[in-house]
Amino acid sequence: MSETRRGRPRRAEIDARVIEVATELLLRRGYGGLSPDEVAERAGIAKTTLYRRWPTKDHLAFAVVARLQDDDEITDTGDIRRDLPAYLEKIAAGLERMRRAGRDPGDTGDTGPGPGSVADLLAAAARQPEVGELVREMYARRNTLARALLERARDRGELRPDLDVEALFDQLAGALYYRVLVTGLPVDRAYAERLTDTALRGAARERN
Amino acid sequence: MSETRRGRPRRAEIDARVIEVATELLLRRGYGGLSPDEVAERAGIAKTTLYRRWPTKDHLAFAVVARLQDDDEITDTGDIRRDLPAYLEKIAAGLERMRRAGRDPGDTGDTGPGPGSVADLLAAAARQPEVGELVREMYARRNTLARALLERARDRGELRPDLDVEALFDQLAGALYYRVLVTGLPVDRAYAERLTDTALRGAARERN
Amino acid sequence: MSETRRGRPRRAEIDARVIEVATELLLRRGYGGLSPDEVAERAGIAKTTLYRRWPTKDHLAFAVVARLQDDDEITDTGDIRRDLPAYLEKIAAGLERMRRAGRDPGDTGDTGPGPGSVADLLAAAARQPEVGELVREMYARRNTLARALLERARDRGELRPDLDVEALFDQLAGALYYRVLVTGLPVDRAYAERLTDTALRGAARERN
Amino acid sequence: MSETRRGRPRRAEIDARVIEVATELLLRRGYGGLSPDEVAERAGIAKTTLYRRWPTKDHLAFAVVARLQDDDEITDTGDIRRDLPAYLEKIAAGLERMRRAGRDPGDTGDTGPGPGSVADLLAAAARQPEVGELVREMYARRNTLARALLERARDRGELRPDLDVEALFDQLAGALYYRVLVTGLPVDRAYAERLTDTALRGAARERN
DNA sequence: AGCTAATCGAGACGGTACGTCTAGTCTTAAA
DNA sequence: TTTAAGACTAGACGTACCGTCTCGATTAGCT
Repeated sequence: MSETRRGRPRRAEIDARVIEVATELLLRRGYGGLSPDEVAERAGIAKTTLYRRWPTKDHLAFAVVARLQDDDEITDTGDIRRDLPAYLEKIAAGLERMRRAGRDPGDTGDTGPGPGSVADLLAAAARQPEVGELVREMYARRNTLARALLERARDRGELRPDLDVEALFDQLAGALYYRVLVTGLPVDRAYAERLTDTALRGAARERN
Repeated sequence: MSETRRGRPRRAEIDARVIEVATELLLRRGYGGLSPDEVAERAGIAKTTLYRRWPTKDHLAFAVVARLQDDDEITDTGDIRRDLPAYLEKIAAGLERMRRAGRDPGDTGDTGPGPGSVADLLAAAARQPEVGELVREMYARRNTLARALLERARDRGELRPDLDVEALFDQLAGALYYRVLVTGLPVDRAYAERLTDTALRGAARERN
Repeated sequence: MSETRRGRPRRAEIDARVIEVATELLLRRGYGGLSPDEVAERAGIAKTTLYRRWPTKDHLAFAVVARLQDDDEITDTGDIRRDLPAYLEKIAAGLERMRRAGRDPGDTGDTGPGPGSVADLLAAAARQPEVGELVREMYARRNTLARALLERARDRGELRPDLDVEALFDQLAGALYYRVLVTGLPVDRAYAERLTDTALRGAARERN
Repeated sequence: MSETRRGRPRRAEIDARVIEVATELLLRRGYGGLSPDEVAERAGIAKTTLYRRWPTKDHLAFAVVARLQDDDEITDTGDIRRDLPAYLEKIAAGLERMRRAGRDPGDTGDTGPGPGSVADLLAAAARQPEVGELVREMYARRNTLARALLERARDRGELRPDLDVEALFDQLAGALYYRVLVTGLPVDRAYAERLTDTALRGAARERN
């Protein structure tokens, strides 16, 4: 089945080295400071090699981010009021890391408002249809996890039976993105809990 | 009071002409297709003049978007279940317009998924601190309107008294951005109503 | 006869202040570092005022140089073998000063080879016909002096009667310019004497 | 011996095409009318390629002039009174060509006084130390030829044995430059002969 | 005292050259 | 076929510079 490869095989360690270098550059200097030329030079490879594996800078940047967020696991303790903020916080942490990318290194920790490189990466996905597809796949996996969590909670009776799960998750995740991208305010555990609470209780006055 | 003006005054019509030209380019070709050189040439002014008023391309792009969204008004009929989706739809329409910017004009209407130029503009705000500030101001104005709408509804008794207004609006607006930027799905009136409904009713199972 | 001036008279002290500032800039930074904008600002005047008096930067630069070389006097002791090198040395000193213009100030005195700003000033004269005319007038005055010196020496019997005075002076002055502009070698008293000696004695082998 | 070449080799024909285009522009429009952008476009290459080979406009301009004067050969018939004016005339022709560069083409032949682009090129050499070095090398080669001519004549007994060859050649070449650059008068065969005659005979009254 | 004419200060404006930067492709030779 | 090295394309972006223009405010002489 697997057709035999001809010619010189790719050196496997190059991928790792490139991603490592690119990750450092992206986090230290932001998207604008990530230059294929420099990545190639620092990784000790030729540009040809780089472009053979990641056909555009946008592909490379996505590869970096994908690896950074790979590890988002979800835990299900059976209590949605605990699990949901915990998961949101994980998402928030990933956003915060990208938001801080490219800010002054000698910082006091306060990086000021603003979306950092998050928007650049979304823009990259917009420019390259292929990257956009990959991004959506990545988010689809995440959504699947979150949706399953919510559906289990619904089935347990914690959430109402006719809940619009998609809309709910859009709201929760969306709020995080909105904060980071638009208002520039930080997202942290406390905020994740406010969101959860507001979403679960509902805004309407309780009927009695 | 009004301190005397010194020097040659700026020609006022230049602003209008430039924004007009830039708007057309941005909408037709997207952020990447907006070139200061071309704007200057089409507007019949020198590049220096352009850069004196908008010191970077990012400033110019923001100016375009700011004017496009200038007109978002809010109407308050006294029924939050009607006013809220109406306002969300206006925001959505603005996003959709920017999302479509730069896609092929001879299109069938279906522009495919993806954030279009929305992310580019947020990235611009991230690159230029000054633009970021302006963006946040613009959104702060919008938020103030929305917040007032929600607070009046709360005072009327439509919403619960201890509602976290900020979190609620983040969720609603955020969901729109999340859809456009991340999942690439369209945002329309129907979606605005799903959001409103989900947010108002709350996700939790009604007690008793 | 002199028709009465109408309107506000020019402020006389401005000329002096501008030339002073321009001279310092030209000598410190060379022709390229002489900027009308900066001259105006440092002299505390408006650009309008500057350009009313010196219609181009080239005119201004020439004005600076003209004043620097104003004082070249000629002395006639009756001995051409002494007077000629003395005069050449004066010319050389002026050239050296301009040659050094724009070189590092913290220098050890050795400014390296190269023509410095001399060529820039000649280029200025080439660009502006009016300045060229002024330059040629300036040199014509100098030539007249030198020519008179040589003619008196000829009449005294120091030089041969059928001497081509113009060619001789071209050779002497030209050698100075050639050194400064082309070979980049320094011109000093010793060199002035070598020139004088070579020119007076002639290159041809003395006949029997 | 010859170490192996790495990377893509430079396309050799680019040099020729660029120089050709640049030469035409320089001669037709003078130094000020020589624009790297236009050269690149007309030569059909990218600006980066141009700047890789000639890092500034000044380098490019020098390359043009260097090639124009490449072919100055010297002939030695054994009669210094014939060879010297002939060689001077060649130098003069080169100067005249550059002097005329950029003057109106529809001219009557009379280009008026002034140094044309000669001064611009010397100024270029002054601005770019590297170009200055190249210029001095070029002139050093020329000087070597002339010096050899003079020395052979001296050895033959045409010139006096203790002649200061350097000073003599400075005088002759310098006079040409002085005329072109300063007095703006034309240099031609007749002038070359006046110079030679004056220099060889000497200015001093012949002793008897 | 008002009128006229020119200067002055401040800064916008035009026009354009110059060079830098970046992403990505192509062409060699060697492995 | 991959890899290294580096030339090449294409063009955007912003800066620098010179000189012009347009205001309002002055400052003189003339009427």
